[in-house]
Amino acid sequence: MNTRARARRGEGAHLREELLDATERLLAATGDEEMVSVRAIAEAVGVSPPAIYLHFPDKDALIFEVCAARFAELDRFIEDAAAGVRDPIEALVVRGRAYVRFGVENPEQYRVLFMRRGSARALTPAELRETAAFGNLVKAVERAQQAGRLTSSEDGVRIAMELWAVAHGVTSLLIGVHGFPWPADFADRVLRTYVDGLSSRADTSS
Amino acid sequence: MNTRARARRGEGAHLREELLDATERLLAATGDEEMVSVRAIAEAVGVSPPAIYLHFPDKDALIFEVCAARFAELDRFIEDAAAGVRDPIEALVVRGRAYVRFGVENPEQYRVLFMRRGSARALTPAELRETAAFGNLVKAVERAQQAGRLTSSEDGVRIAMELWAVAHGVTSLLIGVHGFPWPADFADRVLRTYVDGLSSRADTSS
DNA sequence: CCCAATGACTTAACACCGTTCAGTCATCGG
DNA sequence: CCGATGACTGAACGGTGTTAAGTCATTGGG
Repeated sequence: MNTRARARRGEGAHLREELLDATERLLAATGDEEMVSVRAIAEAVGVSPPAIYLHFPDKDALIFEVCAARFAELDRFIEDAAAGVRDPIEALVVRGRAYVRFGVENPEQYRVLFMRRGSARALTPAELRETAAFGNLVKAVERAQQAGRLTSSEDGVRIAMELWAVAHGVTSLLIGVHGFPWPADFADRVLRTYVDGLSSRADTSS
Repeated sequence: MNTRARARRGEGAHLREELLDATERLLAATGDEEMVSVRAIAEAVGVSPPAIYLHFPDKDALIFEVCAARFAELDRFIEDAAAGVRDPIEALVVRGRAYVRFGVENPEQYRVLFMRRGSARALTPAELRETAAFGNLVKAVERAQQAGRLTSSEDGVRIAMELWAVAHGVTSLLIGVHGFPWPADFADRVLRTYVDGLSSRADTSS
């Protein structure tokens, strides 16, 4: 039944890659973390279930690594979207919109990364802040501050956290609450309204 | 081992109540839906596992009913918080803050209601819109509109959805991403900034 | 050149899970 | 008093993640 040929002596890492690939495929196909069982992954690769434990400490680590890989793509996706936007305020909206879109298009990965129980493996604060995606958001906020479009008296990181929370709120609802009559421009509206609010903070301080 | 005395002929519904109580207790104690197993619930009540299926179609229905009951309390909690607030804009912020606090204090129930996979049983749009909590939010928005503090040209329901998304974003991150240095006034900041943004929409239309 | 060591994996099993089916047993209406 | 029925139990099914022990080919060293 097992189609796969056993790897050579130094090449055990091959299986590791195949496991990651198969898991990603199954996760995308089922859209449900719990349906991607260890046995299903093993069968997809053509290997016995315990073989997985030679390369990952547990199922969580495997799933998480797959989703974290997607997260790295998120940064590129956002940067590409914001690349041509000159206005620094508009750029914040565009970034948010890209974030939401990415989350909606990779719902299960998004769920694993940001909607899980805290006890499970999750992105640590350190990982998150050193993440390109978050770091670039902070930079984008600071550009808007330097352009005088946002208050400079506030921490750019804090404002970035707020923008994250808003974009996450939209993403999370779109993913989690199906069938609700969300307008097509929902994300856009919410993000724009929020940066409006941020701008009016700037007005009062200047 | 089973301590419970079998119910009398017409009184099978007693067990139903006990099951709901035990499930709520276990959910609060463990803070993890998946750790509250059918067998654990049954043992807590002093009954065999299959007895549960005489009163609920499946485990999901039992868990969901417990969480939905909490959701009903949410409305009262929010109304109490907003009761004494005269300013209709401030009232929106206060409502949002109460929402976030309630979610953070009942994280697992919140997760079940709003952070689950769509395929699982969830609040339907109809249920949600007929919910007291959402209906009262819409009314609060409309009061602000009638007071001329928000645009009247927009649908109150849409604005309510936006406020919900913002409050949900904060709640969801506070619940899901532990250890991140969220400021103490995070919810307050975000909510206030958002209603600021909504107000400035009103300015441009007037 | 052969053999012991080791890396890569398998087989079997454990303890749990949600759920179903067939049975038991006390109570109640006639 | 007895058959029906409501309330529940015991045993089992197919699934889950995970572990312990065993197999087997390859490979570096004597």
